[in-house]
Amino acid sequence: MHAPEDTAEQIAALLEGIVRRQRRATKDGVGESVTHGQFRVLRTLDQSDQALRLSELATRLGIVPRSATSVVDDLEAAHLVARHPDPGDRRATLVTLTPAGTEVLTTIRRTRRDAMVTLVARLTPEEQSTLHHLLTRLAQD
Amino acid sequence: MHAPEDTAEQIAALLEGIVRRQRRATKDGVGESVTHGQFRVLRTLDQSDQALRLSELATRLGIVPRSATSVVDDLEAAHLVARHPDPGDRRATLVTLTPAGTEVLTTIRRTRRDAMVTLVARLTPEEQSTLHHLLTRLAQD
DNA sequence: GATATATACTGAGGTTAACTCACTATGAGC
DNA sequence: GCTCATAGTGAGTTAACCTCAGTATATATC
Repeated sequence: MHAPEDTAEQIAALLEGIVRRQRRATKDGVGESVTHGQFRVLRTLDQSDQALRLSELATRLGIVPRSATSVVDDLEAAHLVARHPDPGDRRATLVTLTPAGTEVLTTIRRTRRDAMVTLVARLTPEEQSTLHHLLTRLAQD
Repeated sequence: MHAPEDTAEQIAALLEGIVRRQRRATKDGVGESVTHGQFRVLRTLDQSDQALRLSELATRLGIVPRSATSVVDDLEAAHLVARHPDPGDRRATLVTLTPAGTEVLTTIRRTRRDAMVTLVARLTPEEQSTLHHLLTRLAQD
């Protein structure tokens, strides 16, 4: 029988371990194309229906604006995203996916998804659904 | 109704988000004492009943031996771990926790555990147990 | 018992993904 | 029109990894 603190601590360690391993696995699969941080930007832009300000992008990624600037710099250099002036506020910069960016995102997403599907296949569909539900509650705000 | 790939992808994103947030939260709580990487070394040494070789430590942490060398360097400089020659193999170095290291580990562990307990408290004890079980299976091997 | 090969660690140097601090340009309130 | 806040960025730093090459020691082979 475990004390509840032990369960919590073990859950923390398990979460970390799984994320670490999955990150490693998908890195090998994806190769050199884009980094994890860049992928996160592409995914966030894709999930948004409009162009995002750099600051808004930073907020959604949970990083400070200065950090977003650098990631967007690299993606822009690779022509995967584009910067546009915000017509309503000349201080702001809007970031959008380019067609090439969308394409790259799709490819990487497939690889990552495949890796995760393989891992999650250890669980039955019902268990997957349960896990999804529990994690959703932990991830809430 | 979701396709199984969607569930897997969402689980991946949820896992990442939770780990990211928890890491951030505990960082604020623990302050400057030791880094996350150093904590992982202390915890791993504590979980082992014997002194560990640097290479074995690296394996358990899922990092290459060279990386373990650096973390141990810093911990040794802070007198939280000690290096000893392996009596049976003069190539190898055994690493052990010092009393100070054990003490620091206990403190940090408490902070991290508290943060995780708070988060996990959103689930009922049965759900926690279920989550623990499912994650254990995903983390295997 | 010498030689080849493998293992254990570390020096040197690089990458990713963050951070802070300080600065410029622009907008908004009074 | 001045003050203050907001948007983005240059400069520099940190943590946590990595690879590649080198030295010391062990093990296997002939």
